[in-house]
Amino acid sequence: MSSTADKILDVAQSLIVAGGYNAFSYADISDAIGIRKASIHHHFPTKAELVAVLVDRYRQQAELGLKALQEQFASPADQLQSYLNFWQTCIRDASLPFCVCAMLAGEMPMLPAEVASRVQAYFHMLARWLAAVLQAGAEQRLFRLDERPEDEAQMLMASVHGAMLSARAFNDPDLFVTIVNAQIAKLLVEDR
Amino acid sequence: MSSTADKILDVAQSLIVAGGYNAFSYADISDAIGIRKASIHHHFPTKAELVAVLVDRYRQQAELGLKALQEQFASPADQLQSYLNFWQTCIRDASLPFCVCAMLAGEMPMLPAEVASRVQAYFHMLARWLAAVLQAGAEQRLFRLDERPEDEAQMLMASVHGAMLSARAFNDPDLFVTIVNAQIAKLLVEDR
DNA sequence: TATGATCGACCTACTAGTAGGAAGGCACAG
DNA sequence: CTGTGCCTTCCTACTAGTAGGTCGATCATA
Repeated sequence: MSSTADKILDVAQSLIVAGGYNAFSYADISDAIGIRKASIHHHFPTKAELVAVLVDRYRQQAELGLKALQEQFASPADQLQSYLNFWQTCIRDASLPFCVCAMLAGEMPMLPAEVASRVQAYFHMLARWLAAVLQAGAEQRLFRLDERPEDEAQMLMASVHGAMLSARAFNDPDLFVTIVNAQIAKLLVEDR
Repeated sequence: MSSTADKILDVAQSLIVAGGYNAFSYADISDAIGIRKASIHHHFPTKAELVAVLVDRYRQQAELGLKALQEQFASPADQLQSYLNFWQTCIRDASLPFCVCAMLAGEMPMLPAEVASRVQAYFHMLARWLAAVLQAGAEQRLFRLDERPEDEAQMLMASVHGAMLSARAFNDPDLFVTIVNAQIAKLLVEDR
């Protein structure tokens, strides 16, 4: 039993994931959930505001999910792997075949300011989380880091987002798995 | 002295790089080069056709540039580094701050078929080139590959495109350099 | 005199956003 | 218990502007 506002955000999110900020309209949402355009404007006066709220929600959900991962798994290696498993599952079953913020990051130069700043906030949050996990893993001798944890985190994040792009370009969900698994293999100490 | 058609493609390319397929219109091009909308339709009847030609041109230019790199530098390590230097320069001076096809790859599900297939062709071409360079480098003991050359090529390509995304998200061109340099460092044998 | 390039004028469909009102729920005064 | 007023939600109907695209005329040049 989700509210109308939530339904609007859900549909908008799947449309953004499919084609970005400029690839959806209020009419699209209207058609998808059987509500008039004007009603959407009642909940979200402008498109920029709608997407800003959407990205905020997305970041909060991600933050909660990542924190839950840290509590569920003791080992940083398992925490990292289950983060990647999440995306592998999403991409394979096409439920959320792309990161909303990765999508929007490409459009940064043309995004409304209130959206762009929130996309940046997501990237900061994810980079922080990855760096913390990598650092903890390095201290436990689970990972061998060639660079500072923050830089290794940036590399990993770039790999994940780049792999999403490649999976789309080649229309091959398994390619995402291949790329990110090979990437973490380079971090694990038992290798080499 | 470039033809009108070339000027149209140049402007369209910079607009796509800024915001993707849906973020530019014939009117934008019209304003930018001082020609009427109808005249653009004379050269490129439809938007899909315009972008298809644009991506073809982009791939051909890239193919030529990469081949030139292989002739200019004997060492695969230098070939690879100068490919990355190209993007580092582009991103730092903001001349071509994003790969056209990486941009379009994100929009694949909503792209006209004739555009999508050409984006895929670019990805295939680049993956082939990178795999060849990596394999040659491995045979000369310049690189140590943990995976098959094709898979290492995919990882590298994902890193490059993901790093572009991150540089945009953080509004920090240097981040691109940090990520891709750290990534090739993992390939070079003198490390570790 | 044919050809390619450009143009103004136009078209239909769609864009984000607005105005104003109808229906329902809820609180409170009588 | 009823009436009144308010608030939220959703609606129809509308706006100005933009989207991609068409048509026929004009103009230069070969």
